[in-house]
Amino acid sequence: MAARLDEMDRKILAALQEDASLSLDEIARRVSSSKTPVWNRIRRMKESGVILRTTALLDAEALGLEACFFVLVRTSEHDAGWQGKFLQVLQSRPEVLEAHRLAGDIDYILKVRVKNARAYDTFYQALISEVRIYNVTALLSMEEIKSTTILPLGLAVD
Amino acid sequence: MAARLDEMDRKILAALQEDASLSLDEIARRVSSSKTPVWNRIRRMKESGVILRTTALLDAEALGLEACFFVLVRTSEHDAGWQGKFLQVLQSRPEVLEAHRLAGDIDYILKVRVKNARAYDTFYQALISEVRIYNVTALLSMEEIKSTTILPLGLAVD
DNA sequence: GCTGAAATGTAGCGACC
DNA sequence: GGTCGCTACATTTCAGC
Repeated sequence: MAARLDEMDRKILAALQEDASLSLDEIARRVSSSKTPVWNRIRRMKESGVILRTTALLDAEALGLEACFFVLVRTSEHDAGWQGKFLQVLQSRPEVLEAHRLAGDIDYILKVRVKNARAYDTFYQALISEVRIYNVTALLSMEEIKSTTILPLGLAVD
Repeated sequence: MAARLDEMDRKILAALQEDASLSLDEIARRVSSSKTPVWNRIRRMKESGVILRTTALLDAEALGLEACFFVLVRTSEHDAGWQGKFLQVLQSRPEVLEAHRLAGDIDYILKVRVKNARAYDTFYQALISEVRIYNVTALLSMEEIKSTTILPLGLAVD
């Protein structure tokens, strides 16, 4: 699964994580190479799925999405049908930004971005009406003290 | 704080969240406008901080970062000095992708991306040696069932 | 605020080493 | 694997509406 990347690939990825709008010439300059090799490496990494997509990151507060909750979910049902339904509900709800299935006594964690606490309650009511859940704990974020999509490439070396 | 955005601004943001490499012409076509107004709106939204930056999203698994933990932190110390030191440690550690200060009996939640469980333990040992922590619970992700940076603009409407 | 167009920059690809 | 250069397209600016 893990792609074979050399030092130059990692430098290119680091640059693109920082600013995906950099020109090929500028990236080439930073990694001490030239346009064509950089272009070929980027194309290869897109094709192999290392680079998923390029996106604009927005300020949630500026958009009026001022509440962020981490939701700890316990369920008593673990069959495939329930899981499929749960997954479908999560996918269909744009306020669910992340969902992970966990090891241990908590089954799932969700990250949910909404306008305010009232909007979270609306989401919560919809969730528990659509799928059977044993126990839910919501953790309300007071302050996002760090938030990055930049993966630590330096720690990924084999 | 919340910026005033009209329907066209939101459509432009939706397009850029989906694919920040779209050309102005293509975005203009999608929002039924033309190049210059779209360009002016994007510039304005960058300047006002609604658009933070554009980035390449990478596949953590493909990079060999195969373990993801959510870390629930309780502390007994709540003075400014401790908080500053804790913040500084989080900022300096690239494996910490997110950190939130919470309401309730859990004080902080962290999202940590590392190569494997062993690498998490190294991080954990470093963390508790650098800053005094009362209680830590690590939730290990078995499966990322949803992950998006796309904010729900439709839910942000006033 | 929009349109259309000019000028400058960049991406994408081919020929070649 | 790399350099160089060409062409088509994109960005950015600006005059006129």
